Amino acid sequence: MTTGSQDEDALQILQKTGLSKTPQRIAVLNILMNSVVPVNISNIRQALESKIRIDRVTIYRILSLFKQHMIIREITSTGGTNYFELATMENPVHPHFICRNCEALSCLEPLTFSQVTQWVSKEEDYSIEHIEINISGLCASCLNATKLQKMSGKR
Amino acid sequence: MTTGSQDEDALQILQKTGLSKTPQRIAVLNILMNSVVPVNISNIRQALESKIRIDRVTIYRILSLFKQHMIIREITSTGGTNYFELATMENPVHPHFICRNCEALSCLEPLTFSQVTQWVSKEEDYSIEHIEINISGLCASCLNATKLQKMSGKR
DNA sequence: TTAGTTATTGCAACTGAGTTGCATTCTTGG
DNA sequence: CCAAGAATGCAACTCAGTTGCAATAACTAA
Repeated sequence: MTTGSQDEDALQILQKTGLSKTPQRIAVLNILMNSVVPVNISNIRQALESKIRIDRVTIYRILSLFKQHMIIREITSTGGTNYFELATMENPVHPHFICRNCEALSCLEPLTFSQVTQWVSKEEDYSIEHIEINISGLCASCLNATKLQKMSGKR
Repeated sequence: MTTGSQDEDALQILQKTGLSKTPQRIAVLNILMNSVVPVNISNIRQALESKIRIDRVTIYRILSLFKQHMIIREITSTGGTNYFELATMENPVHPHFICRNCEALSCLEPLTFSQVTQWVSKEEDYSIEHIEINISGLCASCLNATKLQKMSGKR
């Protein structure tokens, strides 16, 4: 599989944003573009360690830069590590589900405008820049595992 | 000011939950009960360092225990540190506002049942145990500070 | 195309959050 | 009051994230 067309997209985003096109930025951007679920730093490091020489500090700096320029969104997580996802028009703000058992993170249906404005309350004395909704519980597979354990009498 | 009546409340909560009543737990619980905004570990450490001998590991363990027993709720934050607040009936689940400038955390109006159920989507293949809504932007005072700077020509 | 300026990266070192194992101390129930 | 079990303190560790600085790479203009 060739990475040519992917790089094209990444280059275009960097171009449009006015950021210099370094191999490290292209590599990180490609990971974000190819992942269907949000990724954290260690995901990125693992994915890149065989592909490109990149320091973890550089990854932090790139992600911070991308966030500043609204290329990505950061998803807060209780586990200590934060996750990142592409912030394009095709990928609007949406709630996330985090399984308390397996820690898996998944995306839920996006918010409609009317739903969002419900939280944007009457008070205008502060500015709202981002809304994050994190739902936690047991994911489908962990829920099934629990049920199976109960049926077989284990705990 | 006496702490007698506060301790009574704390003792009652521990009693009701079936947890042993150690001075450390009472002290941590008192802080959570007396704070109008959620507190993080360093807030708790600072508040306690002159009052009681308590190790930071103990604070982590107590908070983890309280969370398990639904005495408190954890609020995720981008800053690395998580915050905690009392989870009583008088203090239902509510969104939080975090200022991106001064990092101040404040509580917003609680959610109504109908609002909550909007996020609890149709799919029943996973269990929802907690919903967290974090809104970020500029708080009232940081917003005003920005405006004043603009008026005076500073940046 | 190249040379020089500026931006970016890598490296080392650090802070602070959170966790674990184990010995000691305290709570609780009898 | 005493024993058994639970909770705490301490040391040591892992991992996230940050900062300063030197080396390197990307962009600009000729």
